[in-house]
Amino acid sequence: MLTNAFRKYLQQLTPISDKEFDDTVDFFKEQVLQKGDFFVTSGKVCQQVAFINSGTFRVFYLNEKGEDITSCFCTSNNFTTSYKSFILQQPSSLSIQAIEMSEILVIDYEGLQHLYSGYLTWQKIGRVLAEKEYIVMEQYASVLSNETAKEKYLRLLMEQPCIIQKAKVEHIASYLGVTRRTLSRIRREISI
Amino acid sequence: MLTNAFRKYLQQLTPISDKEFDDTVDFFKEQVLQKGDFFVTSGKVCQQVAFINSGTFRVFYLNEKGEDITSCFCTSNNFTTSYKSFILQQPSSLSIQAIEMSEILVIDYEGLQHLYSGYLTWQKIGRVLAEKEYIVMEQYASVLSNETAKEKYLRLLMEQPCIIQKAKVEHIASYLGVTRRTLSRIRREISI
DNA sequence: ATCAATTGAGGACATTTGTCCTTTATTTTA
DNA sequence: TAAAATAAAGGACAAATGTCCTCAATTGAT
Repeated sequence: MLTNAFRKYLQQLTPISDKEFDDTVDFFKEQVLQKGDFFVTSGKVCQQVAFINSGTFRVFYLNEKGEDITSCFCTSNNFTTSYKSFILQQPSSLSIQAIEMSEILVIDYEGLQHLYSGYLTWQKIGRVLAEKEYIVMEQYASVLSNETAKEKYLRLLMEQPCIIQKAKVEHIASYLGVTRRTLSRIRREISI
Repeated sequence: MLTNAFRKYLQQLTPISDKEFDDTVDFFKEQVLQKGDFFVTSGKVCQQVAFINSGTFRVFYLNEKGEDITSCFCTSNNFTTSYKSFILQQPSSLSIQAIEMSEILVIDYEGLQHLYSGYLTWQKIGRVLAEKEYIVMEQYASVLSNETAKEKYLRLLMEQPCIIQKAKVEHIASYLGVTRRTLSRIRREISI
Protein backbone atom coordinates (compact mmCIF):
# COMPACT_ATOMS: atom_id res chain seq x y z
CA MET A 1 0.00 0.00 0.00
CA LEU A 2 1.46 3.35 -1.08
CA THR A 3 0.29 5.25 2.00
CA ASN A 4 2.15 3.29 4.69
CA ALA A 5 5.31 5.37 4.53
CA PHE A 6 3.11 8.46 4.52
CA ARG A 7 1.25 7.38 7.65
CA LYS A 8 4.57 6.70 9.35
CA TYR A 9 5.90 10.11 8.34
CA LEU A 10 2.84 11.89 9.74
CA GLN A 11 3.00 9.83 12.95
CA GLN A 12 6.50 11.08 13.47
CA LEU A 13 5.28 14.69 13.20
CA THR A 14 2.37 14.34 15.61
CA PRO A 15 0.11 11.53 16.83
CA ILE A 16 -2.67 10.83 14.33
CA SER A 17 -5.22 8.07 14.96
CA ASP A 18 -5.81 5.39 12.32
CA LYS A 19 -9.39 6.62 11.96
CA GLU A 20 -8.30 10.21 11.44
CA PHE A 21 -5.68 9.10 8.91
CA ASP A 22 -8.11 6.87 7.02
CA ASP A 23 -10.75 9.63 7.02
CA THR A 24 -8.38 12.12 5.47
CA VAL A 25 -5.84 10.21 3.36
CA ASP A 26 -8.22 10.09 0.39
CA PHE A 27 -7.68 13.82 -0.08
CA PHE A 28 -4.28 12.73 -1.41
CA LYS A 29 -4.11 11.23 -4.92
CA GLU A 30 -1.40 8.91 -6.19
CA GLN A 31 0.54 10.17 -9.19
CA VAL A 32 3.57 9.01 -11.18
CA LEU A 33 5.98 11.45 -12.83
CA GLN A 34 8.62 10.49 -15.39
CA LYS A 35 12.15 11.90 -15.54
CA GLY A 36 11.93 15.47 -16.79
CA ASP A 37 8.27 15.97 -15.84
CA PHE A 38 7.39 19.12 -13.93
CA PHE A 39 5.49 18.99 -10.66
CA VAL A 40 5.54 22.81 -10.38
CA THR A 41 6.09 25.26 -13.23
CA SER A 42 7.38 28.76 -12.55
CA GLY A 43 4.93 31.51 -13.39
CA LYS A 44 1.91 29.48 -12.31
CA VAL A 45 0.40 29.45 -8.83
CA CYS A 46 1.44 26.26 -7.07
CA GLN A 47 -1.83 24.54 -6.15
CA GLN A 48 -0.44 21.28 -4.80
CA VAL A 49 1.71 19.69 -2.16
CA ALA A 50 3.25 16.28 -2.77
CA PHE A 51 4.54 13.61 -0.45
CA ILE A 52 7.33 11.78 -2.28
CA ASN A 53 6.95 8.01 -2.02
CA SER A 54 9.88 7.41 -4.33
CA GLY A 55 12.07 9.42 -6.68
CA THR A 56 14.01 12.68 -6.66
CA PHE A 57 13.12 16.25 -7.55
CA ARG A 58 15.17 19.32 -8.36
CA VAL A 59 13.86 22.72 -7.28
CA PHE A 60 15.17 25.59 -9.39
CA TYR A 61 14.53 29.07 -10.73
CA LEU A 62 15.97 31.50 -13.23
CA ASN A 63 17.72 34.48 -11.68
CA GLU A 64 17.76 37.99 -13.21
CA LYS A 65 20.66 37.00 -15.45
CA GLY A 66 18.63 34.07 -16.74
CA GLU A 67 20.87 31.52 -15.04
CA ASP A 68 19.30 28.26 -13.87
CA ILE A 69 19.85 28.06 -10.10
CA THR A 70 19.09 24.90 -8.14
CA SER A 71 17.85 25.73 -4.67
CA CYS A 72 17.09 22.25 -3.37
CA PHE A 73 16.97 18.54 -4.10
CA CYS A 74 13.95 16.66 -2.70
CA THR A 75 14.06 12.94 -2.02
CA SER A 76 11.61 10.27 -0.93
CA ASN A 77 9.70 10.43 2.35
CA ASN A 78 9.50 14.20 2.31
CA PHE A 79 6.94 16.73 1.22
CA THR A 80 7.73 18.97 -1.71
CA THR A 81 6.00 22.07 -3.02
CA SER A 82 6.75 25.62 -4.01
CA TYR A 83 5.89 26.53 -0.48
CA LYS A 84 5.85 30.31 -0.76
CA SER A 85 3.66 30.21 -3.86
CA PHE A 86 1.35 27.70 -2.20
CA ILE A 87 1.01 29.68 1.04
CA LEU A 88 0.47 33.04 -0.63
CA GLN A 89 -1.32 31.63 -3.70
CA GLN A 90 0.93 33.72 -5.89
CA PRO A 91 2.75 32.72 -9.09
CA SER A 92 5.73 30.55 -8.30
CA SER A 93 9.24 31.72 -9.06
CA LEU A 94 10.37 28.13 -8.60
CA SER A 95 9.99 25.09 -10.81
CA ILE A 96 10.09 21.56 -9.46
CA GLN A 97 11.14 18.82 -11.85
CA ALA A 98 11.53 15.08 -11.42
CA ILE A 99 15.11 14.05 -12.20
CA GLU A 100 14.06 10.40 -12.22
CA MET A 101 10.78 8.47 -12.24
CA SER A 102 8.90 9.43 -9.08
CA GLU A 103 5.76 8.30 -7.26
CA ILE A 104 3.98 10.93 -5.21
CA LEU A 105 0.85 11.57 -3.14
CA VAL A 106 -0.73 14.88 -4.08
CA ILE A 107 -3.18 17.15 -2.28
CA ASP A 108 -4.46 20.44 -3.66
CA TYR A 109 -4.85 23.77 -1.90
CA GLU A 110 -8.62 23.45 -1.31
CA GLY A 111 -8.19 19.96 0.07
CA LEU A 112 -5.52 21.01 2.50
CA GLN A 113 -7.46 24.07 3.69
CA HIS A 114 -10.39 21.73 4.24
CA LEU A 115 -8.24 19.45 6.40
CA TYR A 116 -6.86 22.46 8.28
CA SER A 117 -10.28 23.81 9.16
CA GLY A 118 -11.85 20.44 9.95
CA TYR A 119 -9.14 18.78 12.04
CA LEU A 120 -7.05 20.25 14.85
CA THR A 121 -4.58 17.44 14.10
CA TRP A 122 -4.16 18.63 10.52
CA GLN A 123 -3.87 22.25 11.64
CA LYS A 124 -1.06 20.99 13.88
CA ILE A 125 0.53 18.98 11.07
CA GLY A 126 0.44 22.17 9.01
CA ARG A 127 2.17 24.11 11.77
CA VAL A 128 4.74 21.44 12.52
CA LEU A 129 5.57 21.06 8.82
CA ALA A 130 5.92 24.82 8.44
CA GLU A 131 8.25 24.81 11.44
CA LYS A 132 10.19 21.93 9.92
CA GLU A 133 10.47 23.69 6.57
CA TYR A 134 11.63 26.77 8.43
CA ILE A 135 14.38 24.83 10.13
CA VAL A 136 15.50 23.27 6.85
CA MET A 137 15.59 26.70 5.25
CA GLU A 138 17.48 28.16 8.21
CA GLN A 139 20.02 25.36 7.92
CA TYR A 140 20.30 26.05 4.19
CA ALA A 141 20.87 29.75 4.84
CA SER A 142 23.42 28.91 7.51
CA VAL A 143 25.28 26.64 5.12
CA LEU A 144 25.15 29.30 2.41
CA SER A 145 26.69 31.92 4.64
CA ASN A 146 29.14 29.84 6.65
CA GLU A 147 30.61 27.12 4.55
CA THR A 148 33.10 27.27 1.74
CA ALA A 149 32.16 25.66 -1.54
CA LYS A 150 34.34 22.69 -0.65
CA GLU A 151 32.66 22.20 2.72
CA LYS A 152 29.26 22.44 1.05
CA TYR A 153 30.24 19.80 -1.46
CA LEU A 154 31.49 17.46 1.26
CA ARG A 155 28.26 18.00 3.16
CA LEU A 156 26.20 17.09 0.11
CA LEU A 157 28.38 14.04 -0.35
CA MET A 158 27.61 12.97 3.23
CA GLU A 159 23.94 13.90 3.44
CA GLN A 160 22.63 13.19 -0.05
CA PRO A 161 25.23 11.04 -1.83
CA CYS A 162 22.68 9.90 -4.42
CA ILE A 163 22.35 13.47 -5.64
CA ILE A 164 25.98 13.51 -6.72
CA GLN A 165 25.19 10.61 -9.05
CA LYS A 166 21.77 11.68 -10.23
CA ALA A 167 22.14 15.44 -10.74
CA LYS A 168 24.14 17.25 -13.41
CA VAL A 169 27.33 19.06 -12.47
CA GLU A 170 25.92 22.45 -13.36
CA HIS A 171 22.93 21.84 -11.08
CA ILE A 172 25.12 20.76 -8.19
CA ALA A 173 27.34 23.79 -8.79
CA SER A 174 24.45 26.25 -8.70
CA TYR A 175 23.07 24.46 -5.63
CA LEU A 176 26.40 25.06 -3.94
CA GLY A 177 26.45 28.66 -5.11
CA VAL A 178 29.55 28.36 -7.28
CA THR A 179 30.35 27.93 -10.97
CA ARG A 180 31.08 24.65 -12.68
CA ARG A 181 34.72 25.72 -12.82
CA THR A 182 34.96 25.98 -9.06
CA LEU A 183 33.15 22.67 -8.56
CA SER A 184 35.66 21.09 -10.94
CA ARG A 185 38.51 22.47 -8.79
CA ILE A 186 36.84 21.14 -5.66
CA ARG A 187 36.40 17.65 -7.08
CA ARG A 188 40.04 17.66 -8.11
CA GLU A 189 41.20 18.71 -4.63
CA ILE A 190 39.11 16.03 -2.99
CA SER A 191 40.20 13.21 -5.31
CA ILE A 192 43.90 13.94 -4.79
CA MET B 1 -2.10 50.47 25.83
CA LEU B 2 0.89 48.35 24.84
CA THR B 3 -1.17 45.56 23.30
CA ASN B 4 -2.96 47.53 20.57
CA ALA B 5 -0.23 47.12 17.95
CA PHE B 6 -0.07 43.46 18.94
CA ARG B 7 -3.82 42.96 18.43
CA LYS B 8 -3.56 44.66 15.05
CA TYR B 9 -0.62 42.46 14.06
CA LEU B 10 -2.50 39.26 14.96
CA GLN B 11 -5.63 40.49 13.14
CA GLN B 12 -3.55 40.82 10.02
CA LEU B 13 -2.44 37.17 10.34
CA THR B 14 -5.91 35.70 10.93
CA PRO B 15 -9.23 36.95 12.32
CA ILE B 16 -9.22 36.85 16.13
CA SER B 17 -12.25 38.01 18.11
CA ASP B 18 -11.83 40.65 20.82
CA LYS B 19 -12.96 38.09 23.40
CA GLU B 20 -10.44 35.53 22.24
CA PHE B 21 -7.68 38.16 22.24
CA ASP B 22 -8.63 39.46 25.70
CA ASP B 23 -8.83 35.89 27.05
CA THR B 24 -5.35 35.05 25.87
CA VAL B 25 -3.30 38.25 25.82
CA ASP B 26 -2.48 37.94 29.52
CA PHE B 27 -0.22 35.02 28.68
CA PHE B 28 2.08 37.72 27.31
CA LYS B 29 4.04 39.83 29.82
CA GLU B 30 5.42 43.31 29.17
CA GLN B 31 9.18 43.67 29.51
CA VAL B 32 11.74 46.41 28.85
CA LEU B 33 15.29 45.67 27.71
CA GLN B 34 18.13 48.18 27.67
CA LYS B 35 20.75 48.51 24.94
CA GLY B 36 23.08 45.52 25.17
CA ASP B 37 20.65 43.32 27.12
CA PHE B 38 20.18 39.77 25.85
CA PHE B 39 16.73 38.39 25.09
CA VAL B 40 18.21 35.01 24.11
CA THR B 41 21.64 33.68 25.08
CA SER B 42 23.36 31.04 23.00
CA GLY B 43 23.84 27.71 24.76
CA LYS B 44 20.56 27.97 26.65
CA VAL B 45 17.24 26.63 25.44
CA CYS B 46 15.13 29.52 24.19
CA GLN B 47 11.97 29.43 26.29
CA GLN B 48 10.31 32.60 25.06
CA VAL B 49 8.88 34.38 22.07
CA ALA B 50 8.66 38.17 22.06
CA PHE B 51 6.52 40.60 20.14
CA ILE B 52 8.54 43.78 19.70
CA ASN B 53 6.51 46.88 20.57
CA SER B 54 9.49 49.15 20.09
CA GLY B 55 13.23 48.81 19.65
CA THR B 56 15.68 46.80 17.58
CA PHE B 57 17.39 43.46 18.08
CA ARG B 58 20.39 41.82 16.51
CA VAL B 59 20.40 38.05 16.06
CA PHE B 60 23.87 36.54 15.92
CA TYR B 61 26.01 33.49 16.55
CA LEU B 62 29.65 32.49 16.69
CA ASN B 63 30.79 30.30 13.79
CA GLU B 64 33.42 27.57 14.07
CA LYS B 65 36.18 30.16 13.66
CA GLY B 66 34.72 32.12 16.56
CA GLU B 67 33.59 34.96 14.32
CA ASP B 68 30.49 36.90 15.35
CA ILE B 69 27.98 36.54 12.50
CA THR B 70 24.78 38.57 12.41
CA SER B 71 21.96 36.61 10.84
CA CYS B 72 19.12 39.06 11.24
CA PHE B 73 17.95 42.41 12.55
CA CYS B 74 14.52 42.47 14.19
CA THR B 75 12.47 45.64 14.43
CA SER B 76 9.19 46.71 16.02
CA ASN B 77 5.88 45.04 15.21
CA ASN B 78 7.44 41.67 14.61
CA PHE B 79 7.96 38.57 16.66
CA THR B 80 11.47 37.55 17.59
CA THR B 81 12.83 34.34 19.06
CA SER B 82 15.50 31.76 18.44
CA TYR B 83 12.89 29.85 16.54
CA LYS B 84 14.73 26.59 15.99
CA SER B 85 15.74 26.35 19.63
CA PHE B 86 12.21 27.22 20.73
CA ILE B 87 10.56 24.67 18.41
CA LEU B 88 12.92 21.82 19.24
CA GLN B 89 13.54 22.91 22.86
CA GLN B 90 17.25 22.49 22.25
CA PRO B 91 20.11 24.83 23.25
CA SER B 92 20.18 27.87 21.02
CA SER B 93 23.12 28.51 18.75
CA LEU B 94 21.83 32.07 18.36
CA SER B 95 21.91 35.01 20.69
CA ILE B 96 19.45 37.88 20.46
CA GLN B 97 20.57 41.22 21.82
CA ALA B 98 18.82 44.59 22.02
CA ILE B 99 20.86 47.20 20.16
CA GLU B 100 18.71 49.96 21.66
CA MET B 101 16.13 50.24 24.44
CA SER B 102 13.26 47.93 23.53
CA GLU B 103 9.76 47.20 24.83
CA ILE B 104 8.48 43.69 24.23
CA LEU B 105 5.57 41.33 25.00
CA VAL B 106 6.85 37.93 26.10
CA ILE B 107 5.22 34.52 26.21
CA ASP B 108 6.96 31.35 27.38
CA TYR B 109 6.94 27.90 25.82
CA GLU B 110 4.34 26.44 28.21
CA GLY B 111 2.04 29.39 27.70
CA LEU B 112 2.19 29.13 23.94
CA GLN B 113 1.62 25.36 23.94
CA HIS B 114 -1.37 26.01 26.18
CA LEU B 115 -2.77 28.49 23.66
CA TYR B 116 -2.06 26.07 20.79
CA SER B 117 -3.95 23.21 22.39
CA GLY B 118 -6.81 25.31 23.68
CA TYR B 119 -7.58 27.51 20.70
CA LEU B 120 -7.84 26.58 17.01
CA THR B 121 -7.20 30.26 16.30
CA TRP B 122 -3.88 30.13 18.13
CA GLN B 123 -2.93 26.87 16.44
CA LYS B 124 -3.58 28.73 13.19
CA ILE B 125 -1.59 31.77 14.33
CA GLY B 126 1.24 29.36 15.08
CA ARG B 127 1.04 27.85 11.62
CA VAL B 128 0.71 31.17 9.80
CA LEU B 129 3.64 32.61 11.76
CA ALA B 130 5.76 29.54 10.97
CA GLU B 131 4.85 29.96 7.29
CA LYS B 132 5.73 33.64 7.50
CA GLU B 133 9.06 32.89 9.15
CA TYR B 134 9.71 30.32 6.45
CA ILE B 135 9.10 32.88 3.73
CA VAL B 136 11.38 35.39 5.43
CA MET B 137 14.09 32.75 5.71
CA GLU B 138 13.61 31.69 2.09
CA GLN B 139 13.96 35.30 1.02
CA TYR B 140 17.10 35.59 3.15
CA ALA B 141 18.56 32.47 1.56
CA SER B 142 17.63 33.76 -1.89
CA VAL B 143 19.34 37.07 -1.20
CA LEU B 144 22.39 35.23 0.16
CA SER B 145 22.77 33.15 -2.97
CA ASN B 146 21.71 35.62 -5.66
CA GLU B 147 22.83 39.08 -4.75
CA THR B 148 26.25 40.61 -4.72
CA ALA B 149 27.38 42.28 -1.54
CA LYS B 150 26.63 45.66 -3.11
CA GLU B 151 23.09 44.65 -4.03
CA LYS B 152 22.56 43.30 -0.54
CA TYR B 153 23.72 46.57 0.98
CA LEU B 154 21.43 48.61 -1.27
CA ARG B 155 18.55 46.32 -0.32
CA LEU B 156 19.23 46.83 3.38
CA LEU B 157 19.40 50.57 2.73
CA MET B 158 15.93 50.44 1.13
CA GLU B 159 14.23 47.97 3.45
CA GLN B 160 15.73 48.71 6.86
CA PRO B 161 17.46 52.10 6.60
CA CYS B 162 17.45 52.52 10.38
CA ILE B 163 19.71 49.51 10.71
CA ILE B 164 22.47 51.27 8.79
CA GLN B 165 22.44 53.96 11.48
CA LYS B 166 21.92 51.76 14.52
CA ALA B 167 24.14 48.75 13.85
CA LYS B 168 27.93 48.59 13.82
CA VAL B 169 29.76 48.21 10.51
CA GLU B 170 31.11 44.78 11.42
CA HIS B 171 27.60 43.55 12.20
CA ILE B 172 26.22 44.85 8.93
CA ALA B 173 29.17 43.30 7.11
CA SER B 174 28.63 39.86 8.62
CA TYR B 175 24.90 40.17 7.96
CA LEU B 176 25.74 40.77 4.30
CA GLY B 177 28.20 37.89 4.32
CA VAL B 178 31.29 39.96 3.61
CA THR B 179 34.17 41.44 5.57
CA ARG B 180 34.36 45.00 6.84
CA ARG B 181 36.91 45.68 4.13
CA THR B 182 34.45 44.79 1.39
CA LEU B 183 31.66 46.80 3.02
CA SER B 184 34.00 49.76 3.14
CA ARG B 185 34.63 49.39 -0.62
CA ILE B 186 30.89 49.19 -1.25
CA ARG B 187 30.14 52.31 0.74
CA ARG B 188 32.85 54.13 -1.16
CA GLU B 189 31.46 53.01 -4.54
CA ILE B 190 27.96 54.11 -3.60
CA SER B 191 28.98 57.52 -2.25
CA ILE B 192 30.95 58.41 -5.40
C1' DA C 1 30.09 0.60 -34.83
C1' DT C 2 30.28 5.50 -36.02
C1' DC C 3 29.32 10.15 -35.82
C1' DA C 4 27.18 13.98 -33.50
C1' DA C 5 25.79 15.99 -29.33
C1' DT C 6 26.27 16.51 -24.64
C1' DT C 7 28.84 16.68 -20.46
C1' DG C 8 32.84 17.15 -17.43
C1' DA C 9 37.76 18.55 -16.64
C1' DG C 10 40.86 21.92 -16.55
C1' DG C 11 44.31 25.99 -18.55
C1' DA C 12 45.06 31.15 -18.61
C1' DC C 13 43.99 35.37 -17.23
C1' DA C 14 40.80 38.94 -15.01
C1' DT C 15 38.15 40.26 -11.22
C1' DT C 16 36.62 40.08 -6.66
C1' DT C 17 37.26 39.54 -1.96
C1' DG C 18 40.08 38.63 2.08
C1' DT C 19 44.06 39.54 5.20
C1' DC C 20 46.86 42.51 7.51
C1' DC C 21 47.96 46.80 8.16
C1' DT C 22 47.96 52.05 9.05
C1' DT C 23 45.49 56.28 9.26
C1' DT C 24 41.51 59.06 10.36
C1' DA C 25 37.26 59.93 12.77
C1' DT C 26 34.35 59.41 16.57
C1' DT C 27 33.12 58.31 21.15
C1' DT C 28 34.08 57.71 26.00
C1' DT C 29 36.14 58.69 30.32
C1' DA C 30 39.08 60.95 33.60
C1' DT D 1 38.86 69.74 27.54
C1' DA D 2 42.42 66.30 26.75
C1' DA D 3 43.79 61.73 26.54
C1' DA D 4 42.52 57.14 25.71
C1' DA D 5 39.69 53.88 23.59
C1' DT D 6 36.83 52.44 20.01
C1' DA D 7 35.18 52.37 15.34
C1' DA D 8 35.45 53.21 10.38
C1' DA D 9 38.09 53.94 6.06
C1' DG D 10 41.23 52.50 3.02
C1' DG D 11 46.30 50.90 1.00
C1' DA D 12 49.00 46.78 -0.56
C1' DC D 13 49.32 42.34 -1.59
C1' DA D 14 47.54 37.37 -1.49
C1' DA D 15 44.05 34.06 -2.27
C1' DA D 16 39.79 32.57 -4.17
C1' DT D 17 36.59 32.52 -7.76
C1' DG D 18 34.74 33.74 -12.29
C1' DT D 19 35.08 34.07 -17.41
C1' DC D 20 36.22 32.19 -21.55
C1' DC D 21 38.19 28.77 -23.61
C1' DT D 22 39.80 24.00 -25.37
C1' DC D 23 40.02 19.13 -25.05
C1' DA D 24 38.66 14.57 -23.46
C1' DA D 25 35.06 11.43 -22.10
C1' DT D 26 30.54 9.86 -22.28
C1' DT D 27 26.05 9.25 -24.13
C1' DG D 28 22.57 8.71 -27.83
C1' DA D 29 20.88 7.98 -32.32
C1' DT D 30 21.29 6.05 -36.77
